[in-house]
Amino acid sequence: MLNRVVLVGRLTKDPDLRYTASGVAVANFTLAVNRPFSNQQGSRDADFINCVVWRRAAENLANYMKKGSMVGVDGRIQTRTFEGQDGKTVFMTEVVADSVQFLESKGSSQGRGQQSSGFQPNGNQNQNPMEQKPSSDNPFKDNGEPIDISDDDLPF
Amino acid sequence: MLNRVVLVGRLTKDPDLRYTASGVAVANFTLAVNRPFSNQQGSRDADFINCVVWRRAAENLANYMKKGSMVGVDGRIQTRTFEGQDGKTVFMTEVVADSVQFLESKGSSQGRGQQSSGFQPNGNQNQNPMEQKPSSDNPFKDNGEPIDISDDDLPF
Amino acid sequence: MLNRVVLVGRLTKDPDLRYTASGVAVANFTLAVNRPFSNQQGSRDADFINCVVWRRAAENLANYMKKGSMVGVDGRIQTRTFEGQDGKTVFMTEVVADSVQFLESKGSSQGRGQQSSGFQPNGNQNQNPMEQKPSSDNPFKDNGEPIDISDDDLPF
Amino acid sequence: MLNRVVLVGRLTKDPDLRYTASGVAVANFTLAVNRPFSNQQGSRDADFINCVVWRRAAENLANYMKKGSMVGVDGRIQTRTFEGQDGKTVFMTEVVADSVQFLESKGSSQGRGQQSSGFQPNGNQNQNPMEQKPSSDNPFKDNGEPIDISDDDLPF
DNA sequence: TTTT
DNA sequence: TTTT
Repeated sequence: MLNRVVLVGRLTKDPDLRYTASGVAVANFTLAVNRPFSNQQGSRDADFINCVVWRRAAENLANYMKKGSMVGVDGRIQTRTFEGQDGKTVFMTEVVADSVQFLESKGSSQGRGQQSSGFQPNGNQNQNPMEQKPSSDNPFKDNGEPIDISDDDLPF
Repeated sequence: MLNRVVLVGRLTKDPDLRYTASGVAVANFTLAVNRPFSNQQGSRDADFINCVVWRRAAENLANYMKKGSMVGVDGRIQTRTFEGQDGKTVFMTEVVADSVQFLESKGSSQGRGQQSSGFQPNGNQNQNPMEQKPSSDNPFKDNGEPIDISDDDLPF
Repeated sequence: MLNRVVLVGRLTKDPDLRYTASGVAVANFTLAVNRPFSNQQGSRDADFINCVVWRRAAENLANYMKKGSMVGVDGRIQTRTFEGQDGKTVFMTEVVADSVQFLESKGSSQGRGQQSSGFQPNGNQNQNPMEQKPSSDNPFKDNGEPIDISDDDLPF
Repeated sequence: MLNRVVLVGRLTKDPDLRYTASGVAVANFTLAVNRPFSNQQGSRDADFINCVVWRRAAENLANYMKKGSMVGVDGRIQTRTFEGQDGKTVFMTEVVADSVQFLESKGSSQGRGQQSSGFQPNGNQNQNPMEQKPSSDNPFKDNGEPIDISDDDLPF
């Protein structure tokens, strides 16, 4: 059964990077994706799509992208259900990104090159110069408080 | 900005066909899309994705597909926000189908052919034999009570 | 049956805009899409994908994008077969773009905004400021010699 | 940079399973994907898309699918160039499948269940009952003559 | 509120 | 015939 999503949009705020109890990085972010044409009233013209990305790609996203940055996402739709603070069941739909493409880093000259942040099937992970600098060098972007996410939620 | 979704899954129940005040058909349905691999516990293994489809494709879906039918969806993610019954703002994410592909009609022999139900850019709409029979011939599948949906929600 | 393609890449040369005998605009272009990871030898690292786009989107592409520009493409794969100059049958695979997204215009400041060029379902076509200037104002980008393309090839 | 393809179509012939010199399985197949609407003349109405799939997914495809079977493909477009038998450079475009979904097996009752054949990120590969039977049990479907494919062509 |  |  197929479940494939491709998005290009801009971050509505800085990515929210956290770590599971066992130390796995996970970043949540929302993408504003402008619709190709606007309403008659010109009122509603973007979709705000919640996304998650795991591990290295999460750290790369948090290190290099911020509010307003344009990214491409290749992933799938995931639905979850959890207890709301009022005790009610909340239904949640989000996109789990397999990879995130950096299309533009707000505030950086465009010439610095496009970066890819995603699933790396082979062990060789140093071919991307932006990945030389380990994410842990930047304590301010990694607001890395442990969170209550079970490792069972890991996509792989 | 790009927003593209492709799904293959099964209807969790019969499609819910309605009409806007101005007579435009709209069908809501949920797709159960099994994940390619199961959890360690074997517990959670499908995503339940809410979808909408408009006009003729909505009527075709309601006429030929039912609970358990397998369909393919080509569309985009749409987010909406509306007032819940408790007065709170509810965030809603759904897939707006540009076209729905009938991959298997539960209860029918598979040999009867695959049908496509979707956007028809040209006026010629009679090439599909299944569309010969107008949906209004079947009052039982069209549970066609008018609903409170603004025509502003029409994708086009 | 489903056939959906999404690409983000850079134009390998200026788009080639032409018109059919009946005056329909069509632009051919090739997208260089870098692969996410490189070969062991570092040798082959991009796919060069032939694309076509029709009508207004063709004119917009030719007017605003050039060699090196980054674009997103939403479309489908099309295969054709024609007579090569040696009389042999040539098999051709290309992507027919339903819409082309301008992600970066080489040589332009990025702040000038992202533009979409694609299928416009409603009649209102003037909402995009970049479309104010009709393409026919620019005789140099429109190398508009009529070509031998049957209108039967039109996607719609 | 993004490169994503989703197809649903039928095999034009049995999959062609081979092995590289180092023993990696690779299956080539062509998908006939019917277009959603037909030409005025009703002439050309399907695209014939060449696909490749590697490793276990290749073996599963060859073991369970044949000419006429309906499959879904999730993958990317790849372009290659090689020497034709006339010494000329041939440009080749094909879809590299990350996963192949079995939507219907021609000749089998539909009730036997949908099968997925694709990338398995975790080591646990025995959850799918159809994978119990190793492909090497069936010497007739595995026409497994070694072929002259460099392992460098492996996607990962 | 979930399908085979 | 290939882009940054």
